[in-house]
Amino acid sequence: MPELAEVESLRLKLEPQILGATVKKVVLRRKDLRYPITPGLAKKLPTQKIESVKRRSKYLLLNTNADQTLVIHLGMTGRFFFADPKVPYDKHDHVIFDLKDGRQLRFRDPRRFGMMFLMDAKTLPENKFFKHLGVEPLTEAFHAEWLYQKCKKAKTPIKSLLMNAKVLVGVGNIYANESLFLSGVRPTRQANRITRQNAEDLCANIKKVLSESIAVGGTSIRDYVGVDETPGLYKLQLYVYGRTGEACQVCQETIKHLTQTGRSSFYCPRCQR
DNA sequence: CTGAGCACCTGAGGGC
DNA sequence: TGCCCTCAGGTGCTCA
Repeated sequence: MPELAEVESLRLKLEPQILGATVKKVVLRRKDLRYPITPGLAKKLPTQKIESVKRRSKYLLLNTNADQTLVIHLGMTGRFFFADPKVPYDKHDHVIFDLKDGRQLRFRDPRRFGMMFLMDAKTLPENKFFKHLGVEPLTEAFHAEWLYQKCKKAKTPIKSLLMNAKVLVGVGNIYANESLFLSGVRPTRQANRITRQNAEDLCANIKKVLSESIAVGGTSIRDYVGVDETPGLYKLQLYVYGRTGEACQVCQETIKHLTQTGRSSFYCPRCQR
């Protein structure tokens, strides 16, 4: 579920808690999530010390003093949290990390669309999941003119382009819908019909929506909660996502819903053209 | 190469 | 209660 804002919120909360921690023991209660968990992970990781907690796209990257990177993707329902070791495992607690100081981190993922790999840090850029990743939206590399040029070349609907990780990473269904609303652009508009002004608005609003969401811990709908079990509060700021049939907060027109490439799109027919 | 659709998996919620 | 259907913060793969 986690889009960039949720993974970044997790990273921000996790970093101060596990930086410098040493892994004592790893229990794999399943050997696969969406893909097999790296064989040997449970054997290799113990005694390694976590030296950095980073993020690329929607992947969380834990680097260790043995130059390994533990790559974690939360998929749709993945969660990472500290638990009292005495509390019995949930049936979806798939990976358990015991730290040397006695704390226990658990990875829970009911749908198992998540991923977990352990690899040599230097092999990450050429890894098949990372090789084709596009630009990070919260960097200077993502700017209006760049987006405009990408749009000019694409025939796909603008929403699909914004959610295409080969172009731009981190923007999922919630933030794509929200930034399109704030920019007054319908999700169905062909990317090559985007104006320079639209590209400017979209670029600014994507940055705005993501950073504002990170500031309040992400968006909690259904089961998502942060490491400390507190829900992300960005749900309170959603204009269109999940609001089919409600009145637009700007113009009172009824919010409409449609399906694009298998995903729900929400928009205001008056505000978005 | 590009774009659309499917597959992977479980659980929640609505209608009957 | 139960069954059956639809839907869900993602993304790699296959096919046209």
